[in-house]
Amino acid sequence: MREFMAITKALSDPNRVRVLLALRHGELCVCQITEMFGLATSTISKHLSILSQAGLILSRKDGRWMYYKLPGKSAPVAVREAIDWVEQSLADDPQAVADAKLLKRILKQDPTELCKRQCGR
Amino acid sequence: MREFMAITKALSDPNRVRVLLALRHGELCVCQITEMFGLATSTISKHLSILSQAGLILSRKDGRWMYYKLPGKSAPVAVREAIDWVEQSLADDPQAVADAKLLKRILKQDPTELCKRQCGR
DNA sequence: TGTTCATTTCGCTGTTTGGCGAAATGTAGA
DNA sequence: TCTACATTTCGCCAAACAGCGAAATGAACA
Repeated sequence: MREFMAITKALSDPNRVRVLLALRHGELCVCQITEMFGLATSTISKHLSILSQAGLILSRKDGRWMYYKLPGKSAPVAVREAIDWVEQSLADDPQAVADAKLLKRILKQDPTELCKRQCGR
Repeated sequence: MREFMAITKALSDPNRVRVLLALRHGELCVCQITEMFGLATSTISKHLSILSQAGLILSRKDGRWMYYKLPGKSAPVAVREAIDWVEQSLADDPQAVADAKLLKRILKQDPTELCKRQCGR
């Protein structure tokens, strides 16, 4: 029950759901996710931490960058089914579609540049 | 997205999840659910309202009593899959098992008696 | 070693939420 | 109509939470 509630609580915030949907398109760096939302880096970091603790995303450190991605088949059943449910329910959601478009533009940019711009904020 | 978030927010409270699991065993009256949790009737009513607005449960009025149940096949896909996910994830959960036991005892009692006892609180 | 820089942690603030009891609603029966 | 009573709505309080900026962490590089 405890694990399960961690998942439902993680899914109860729209921004966290949007992060999950964004990660469908592959691994992302924190600065890329931050760019997507226009929120403070610290806020994004907290969201990622909550998703991570629920097991809904996996993290990987590479130098100074932190990358996040969806867990594959390795994830527990409850997690895998939760992600499937989210993806199926929101595949054609306007917000998700808009986010995908925005993400495409962000992926064309150099992550280093993104980080620098964010520091200015 | 709006609908979907209503579902995830409804699922983000453990007591509401327990209500869903309890309703697996069939339609229940408000006083029966209240008895299960030992919370104030007004609190239970609010929880039921949230579940209902998310489409996760259906209500039926019969005289002064209000009955709640899980939606059947009639429910939207997102709702049906959410309920399936909850049930599959928590079928063997200790809390759910304990609740089922408790519910069995409650169902043996006359609902009218339950209501009367609750008024005294 | 010291600096730079991506990310996380901390402390704070305004908002949301779960809980309660009291009042309101609406139905059944006297 | 008047009363009884199951449920909902309202107003309140304490705890939880999303957001921010500042400070801390820790990896790369001068």
